[in-house]
Amino acid sequence: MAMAGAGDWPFAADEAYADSSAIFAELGWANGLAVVDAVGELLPPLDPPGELATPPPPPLDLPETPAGSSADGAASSCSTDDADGGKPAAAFTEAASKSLTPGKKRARQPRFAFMTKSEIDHLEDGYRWRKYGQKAVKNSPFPRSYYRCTNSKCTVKKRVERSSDDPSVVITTYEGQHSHHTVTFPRAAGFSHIHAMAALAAAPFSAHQQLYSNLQPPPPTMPLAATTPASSSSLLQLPLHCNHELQVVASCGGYRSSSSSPPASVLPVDKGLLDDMVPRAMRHDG
DNA sequence: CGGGTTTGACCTGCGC
DNA sequence: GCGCAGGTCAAACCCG
Repeated sequence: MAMAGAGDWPFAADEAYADSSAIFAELGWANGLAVVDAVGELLPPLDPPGELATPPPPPLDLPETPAGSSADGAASSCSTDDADGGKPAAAFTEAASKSLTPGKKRARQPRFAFMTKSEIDHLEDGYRWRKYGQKAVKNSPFPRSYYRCTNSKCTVKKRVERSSDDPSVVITTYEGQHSHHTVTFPRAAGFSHIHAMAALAAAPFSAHQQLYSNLQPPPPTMPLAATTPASSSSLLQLPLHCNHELQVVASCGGYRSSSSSPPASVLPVDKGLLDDMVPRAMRHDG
């Protein structure tokens, strides 16, 4: 299918998007991605740990993002077109270009998806979102919710749905890059990683890639106390889909926001990124 | 009253 | 050409 140049990634991004749960199940759960419960315990066995450490290097020759996201000058990096010239991607790809004035195709934004074991669907991530739609998803008893960043200048969107395979897993997909800083800063450690993911979602690909290469098993303990009913927001593992090229699997091991320092394997990743997205105060890294 | 959510309608592309 | 499915719009509604 399209993904010719996507390295060894076993699936096409568009496919993944069309039925993320299935893909996650097939690719994620079964293919080496870590899932950690609320205490940082590795749930399902992974493939050789090396998998995470040496993911297929996404070929990154990302053409600049055309218009579309004027606000995110941050140069989103995904290719915006089915360069493959092959079939026009499924739901996910084309969907992004829908609802547009005829003749115009919306520039697709980088996408960043991750799974979180949580009881609540909409996890706090430091940004404010406004729900603009909800749709039933085929082959899934759970609806998919659509959110948009409330910042008028920000075009970031977010999709939230539960995995049909594992209802306790929430699949969150960010699209685009925030053109502003967070408006709220979650205080609970449990949100740290979510926030970090949100930040990652807004990061240039290089950051993703770096994170990717820094992946390591999550820390032994992961106090994910949440300030909301989300009693068990746990860690994620994430196949990452950015259109049909950018794919990153990131395991952002939640780390203690107090006392102990975050795992070196996680933080260094985004010194710069987090520096930009997350206030030092909440990073406890210095 | 302003901001956010809900929900049905509508649009668009794809597969048959 | 038709039906299906995903994504978005927008009016109505809710809540602080």
